[in-house]
Amino acid sequence: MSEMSAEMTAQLAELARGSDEILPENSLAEKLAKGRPLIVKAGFDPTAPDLHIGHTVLINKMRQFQTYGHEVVFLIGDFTGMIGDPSGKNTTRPPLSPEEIKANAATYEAQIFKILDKDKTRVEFNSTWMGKMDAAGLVKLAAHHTVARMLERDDFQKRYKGGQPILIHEFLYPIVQGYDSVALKADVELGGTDQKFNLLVGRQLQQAYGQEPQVVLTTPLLEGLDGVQKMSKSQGNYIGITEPAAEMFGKLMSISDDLMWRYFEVLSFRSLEDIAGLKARTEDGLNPRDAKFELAIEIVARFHDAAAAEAAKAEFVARFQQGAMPDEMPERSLPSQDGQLGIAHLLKSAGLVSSTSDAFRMIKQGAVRIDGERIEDRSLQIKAGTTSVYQVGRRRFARVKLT
RNA sequence: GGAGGGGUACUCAAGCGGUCAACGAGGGCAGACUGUAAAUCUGCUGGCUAUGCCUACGUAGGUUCGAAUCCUACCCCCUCCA
Repeated sequence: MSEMSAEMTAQLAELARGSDEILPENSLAEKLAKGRPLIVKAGFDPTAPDLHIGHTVLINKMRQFQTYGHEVVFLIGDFTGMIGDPSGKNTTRPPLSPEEIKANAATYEAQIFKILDKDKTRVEFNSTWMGKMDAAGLVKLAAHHTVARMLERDDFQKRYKGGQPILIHEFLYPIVQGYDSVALKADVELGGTDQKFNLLVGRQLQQAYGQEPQVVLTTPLLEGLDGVQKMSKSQGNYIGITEPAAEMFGKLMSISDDLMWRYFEVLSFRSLEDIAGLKARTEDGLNPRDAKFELAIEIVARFHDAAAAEAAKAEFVARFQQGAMPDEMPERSLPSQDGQLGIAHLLKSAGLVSSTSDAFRMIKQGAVRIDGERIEDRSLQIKAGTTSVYQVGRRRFARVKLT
């Protein structure tokens, strides 16, 4: 490959954007230079998908390839699912039933096609070829990989040295995943950084089967809302892609300014140039909040729609900039006792606090408002027949009718 | 098989007979500040119609006026030796 066209240089830059590693370094440029659509593969577990935007970094990368005209294969590892990726604690998983796999696949599709072009995405299951392979085939396949090489893998190495058991079948996971690349004749395989080893096995097996090895492109694990920890459900620092628009918008607005640029890099579909321009304008005096608005709008619109995004923004502005109450809030009707109800019990019953003790704490800290009026009396009795908006902190609201 | 070490609240981690609803850190929540934040500062962080009562320190008993702290048994983890 001699001089690259400007167009291809731009494509290369965009594809490399936000990626962790591309292995070998110049291989992607060489593949692109072939001038034909590349087969781009990414594998997913068949377990019930509950994606958060951190997972979409990889899917966004698939989308990029798609927009440049490459063929994207969404591979569901229903066969490998029987093994379970050894990096997890559960080394063996009960095989999912065909119905479960089908249901999970459908859930995946509902979520990923908010990002990928449905018509241009090839969905495959690795049981298609692995299910047909006989024992002899598997032995032959396994003969292409050495134990020493396998033990190079971080977690295997740790477990081996630490005297932890490694079951023979766990070695099959990377091998089968690698063989998927052979079966698909993959040019590129995408995966999280934790998949690096598996992806490299794919290269080796392709060579063993006489194919040109795939390019490996890894995407980083996205930082969560706190900007430090990896985004994960257990950390509670995530944005689920099925969350309500207002929720999503609020969470995006709560990230730090630094993190915002990181999110722009890996979550936005805007061009690098465009983002650089926005950043320059911000440094030039544009309120970072307004840049964050643009990010939030784009992301919310992707998983909902443009109207929902605008509505979420309008509500956000009204609520936080002008201190208004949210338009929509849970409405409850609660029964009184002897014509009244203590404030602590009311807040608890309305689900605004977790216990009456918590209610007292919140009142003491000045976090409780009734129709916007801060209250201080923890033994306040609310009379039956009233309807008011109760608020705990900035985010928790409920309209409660006392009967 | 032998010898030790340990299991404390959301997490880590003190306490080792009363003053322990349990130090400290992290996380979370709230208040102030702000751009909505972030950073910073401050407070809170078992339950109960509540200046008191109840339940909590692996599980079950026991000693004691009184136990997370001592004793017994059991369960579970970890380290060293063979």
